[in-house]
Amino acid sequence: MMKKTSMGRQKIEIKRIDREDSRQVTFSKRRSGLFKKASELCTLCGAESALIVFSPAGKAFSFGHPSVDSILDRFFTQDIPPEDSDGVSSSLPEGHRGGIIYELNRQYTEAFNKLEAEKKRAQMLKQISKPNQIQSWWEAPIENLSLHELEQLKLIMKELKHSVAKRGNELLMDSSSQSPFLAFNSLSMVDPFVHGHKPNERNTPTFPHGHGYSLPNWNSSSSVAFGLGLPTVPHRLGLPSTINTSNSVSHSSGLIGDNVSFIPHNFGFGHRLF
DNA sequence: AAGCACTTTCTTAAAATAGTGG
DNA sequence: CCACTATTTTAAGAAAGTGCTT
Repeated sequence: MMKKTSMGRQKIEIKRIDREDSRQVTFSKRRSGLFKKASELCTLCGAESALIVFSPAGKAFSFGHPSVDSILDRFFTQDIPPEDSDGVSSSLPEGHRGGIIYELNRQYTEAFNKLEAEKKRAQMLKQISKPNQIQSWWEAPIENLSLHELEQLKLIMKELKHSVAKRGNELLMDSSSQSPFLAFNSLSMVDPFVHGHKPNERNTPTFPHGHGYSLPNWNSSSSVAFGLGLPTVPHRLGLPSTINTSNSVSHSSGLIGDNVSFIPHNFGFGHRLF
């Protein structure tokens, strides 16, 4: 096998990397290095730390020891002194101001999620109200059919007529014992031909995969920086109330090489306003 | 299938860190 | 605390791989 040749590690200027692919690779490597260092700091000094990093593409990664949640809680939920008239005290220490910012973020997230849900709903309604693209079979033009095909169609229609009449009678007999009005209603409402409903069509709604808190097979040597993948509870930062597949968050807590746990959740909306 | 975002592997030199002495 | 050295770790560059989305 050919040996790879490399110039080895070269000194680079600390500025934004021009090449996009190099930038991506550097991000991946440096992020893992950063998380590793944070983990070492925790181990060596007994410190608690949390790191949240957004990739150039907007994907979020986090590290926290003992957990991102506990660190954020500790940082944000300190005693908040009375606010100034404008709502935000300029003399607030960082942690307290962070608490207000956190609350604003939460409200923003909530509003954003509502907006997204409404957008999805609107799209769905539009889809439903769209006139049927596919013509009902009996409305299809018969001009192009051959004599043989026309004879077959006639036969099918005869049989269909017979079955419809038979089923109609059955339903009428059934329901007339309860209520004659109900019988009429059910017959006209459940007509499958009216809506072009296929009998084998699934009625259950389908969702785009990847939302929610699914825990895919998490391979320790793949995707996220460090090994030992033990799933944990997803942290609050990304909790969406709506489906969103455009963003994802990878979350790790614990110590690298020690008791690391990851959550490669695909739930979206890890953004923060500030 | 193609494209994209991201990860991993390999080689190697730069950089960080630990240890020691003044 | 600083300087020096030895050792270890990190990360650039190149290329290939993985997994997800469109």
